Amino acid sequence: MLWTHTFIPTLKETPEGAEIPSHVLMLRAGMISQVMAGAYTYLPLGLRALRKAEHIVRQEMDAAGAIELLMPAISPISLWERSGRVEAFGEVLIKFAVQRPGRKVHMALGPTHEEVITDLMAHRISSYRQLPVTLYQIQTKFRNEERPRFGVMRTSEFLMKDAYSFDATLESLNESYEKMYAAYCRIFERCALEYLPVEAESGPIGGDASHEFMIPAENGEDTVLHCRDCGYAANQERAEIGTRDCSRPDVPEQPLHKVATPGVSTIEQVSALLNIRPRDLIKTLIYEADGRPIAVLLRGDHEANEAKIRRAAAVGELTLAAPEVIEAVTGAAVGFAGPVGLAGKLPLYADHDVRAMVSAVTGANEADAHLTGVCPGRDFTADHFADLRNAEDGDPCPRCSSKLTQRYAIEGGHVFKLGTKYSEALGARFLDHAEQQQSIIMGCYGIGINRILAGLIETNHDAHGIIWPVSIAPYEVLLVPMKTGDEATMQAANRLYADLQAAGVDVLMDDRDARAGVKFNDADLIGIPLRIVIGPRGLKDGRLEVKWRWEREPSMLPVEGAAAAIAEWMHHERAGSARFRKARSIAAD
RNA sequence: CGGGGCGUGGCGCAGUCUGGCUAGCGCGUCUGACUGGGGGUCAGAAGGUCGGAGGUUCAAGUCCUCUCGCCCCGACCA
Repeated sequence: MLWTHTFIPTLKETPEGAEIPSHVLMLRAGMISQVMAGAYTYLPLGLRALRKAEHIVRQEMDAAGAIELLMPAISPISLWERSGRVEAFGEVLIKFAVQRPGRKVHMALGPTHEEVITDLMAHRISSYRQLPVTLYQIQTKFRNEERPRFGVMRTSEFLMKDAYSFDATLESLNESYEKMYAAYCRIFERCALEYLPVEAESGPIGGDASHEFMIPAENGEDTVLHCRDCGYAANQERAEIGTRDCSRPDVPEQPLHKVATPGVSTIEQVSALLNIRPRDLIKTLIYEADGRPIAVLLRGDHEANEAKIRRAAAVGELTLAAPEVIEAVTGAAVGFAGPVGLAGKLPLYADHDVRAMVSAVTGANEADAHLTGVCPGRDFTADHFADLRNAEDGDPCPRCSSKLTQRYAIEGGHVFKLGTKYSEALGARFLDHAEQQQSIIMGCYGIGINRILAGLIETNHDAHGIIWPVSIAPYEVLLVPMKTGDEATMQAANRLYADLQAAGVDVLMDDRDARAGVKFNDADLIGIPLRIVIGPRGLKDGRLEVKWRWEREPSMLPVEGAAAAIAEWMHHERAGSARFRKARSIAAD
């Protein structure tokens, strides 16, 4: 492709509103253009990168035995009512009605396709002989994100590969799941992405039933906990905490004392007023667990983990109690609850770390007052001790004796053993060996194609621009003739351009009549992995200049045989990104 | 949904607090000349409903009211 024939509107300055590197660089490199909050046009360069990612995903899905199909973005709202997800999704589900002669048809834009595909299988699968099967599509999804942000990372319309497995038995589901898991590893590797599969909340099947494929990145929206020694990795919602030292420090207990704290209710306010650390407080949260109030006690600097609380209390539904309920239970407004005197009124669930606290500060269960010198065991007794909080950096690993490291990450993919949730709701059953009706056991597997690009740029760029690996780069080679007016230069450039194309290399030639600085700066910005400069200077000696985007200095190559040599490099780099990986790992040190 | 910020030629910004003449600057664009290996120089030119509506005033980019959009933080996220 010739630069002057395509459309690459690069930007010299950072557009207002773009903050993180991937967003800034995709805009500046002329890959995307914003249409509205959460919706972007993919310009030619961006589309090419997107297609490359899509191609890798498709190849690996096919290789793993998944079968491609394509479902519509629109579907009848009735399907979503049957699965109960109209309520579950709420405003995130984009719903609308269209007028047909004499009636209105209600529909939704698919945020995912469990309902559509399960309905399909309900009609077309009837026997165990038709199972297992895994189907996938690469399709645009719609979610009315409450807060779209970070460029293409969180948008209301995005490209997703979603796959669904259908099995007759749990063992078979596990096999389908393993195949997808392995395919995901290959996909992220081929995209040259650093990735971390982490355990995620597993829903109805429990156990090892859900993994997220995380791309560690400073600007990631998710938090993961990772043990570098044993490899344990989980998202923050899921991460367990190893055995903690809960012994009480050998300090004298203070007497219980009530202090006036008018209008001071948050952890920050109380610790500032009393000149103590947040960790010296006991945070008392009142939840409604299946409709009954319970109290959850945490150290002041810790965060509640509702999944853990739900498990510890063995309940299904868990929500923070409404202010009226809190007042009725504790006798004080929100922000002044405390465990002292609460025992017997409702169950007290305490996090393990509370056990080690001496002379803590808590709410006094009366307006505008807190208690100091509160000692667990002496002043109140918890009914249960459990792991109830989010894991944090430095917490003990649950699998070995090491410590967990906290990292931010972008969720690039998710694999999930669904079980029979949708097949039961939508009547997708089959007849087994024993002529018994069974619900099909399902799994679902998603990859955000746009996030592959955002994740790559987020983790591979420098002050000048993007650094693409060959496998995803919009073009593999950028050919830069230094002087478009010089006949010898253009002859050599055109010939190399044709030879590279003939050798199957994706080549872009910057044939603009522009100054060297302009071309070089744009080259760095759009990040094509290999830059080839042809100019009168090198041509005198029959040589041209080659430079990988991640290298500082160029090297010279004879014009004779250059096309073949470059094609060979590309062939290797496409497959394994060996040069890219090596350069990036050196840069990381 | 709560908190904060921003809307001024294609892009990035100044001007708004303290109302006042033809609304500036940089980049980009166009024409011509010189130039030609990291955003070059000179000469000339085009291009703006100051997000929108209403109001105050002799006078509004600037003050008031409403409204639309965008960004960030938080809450939320099958």
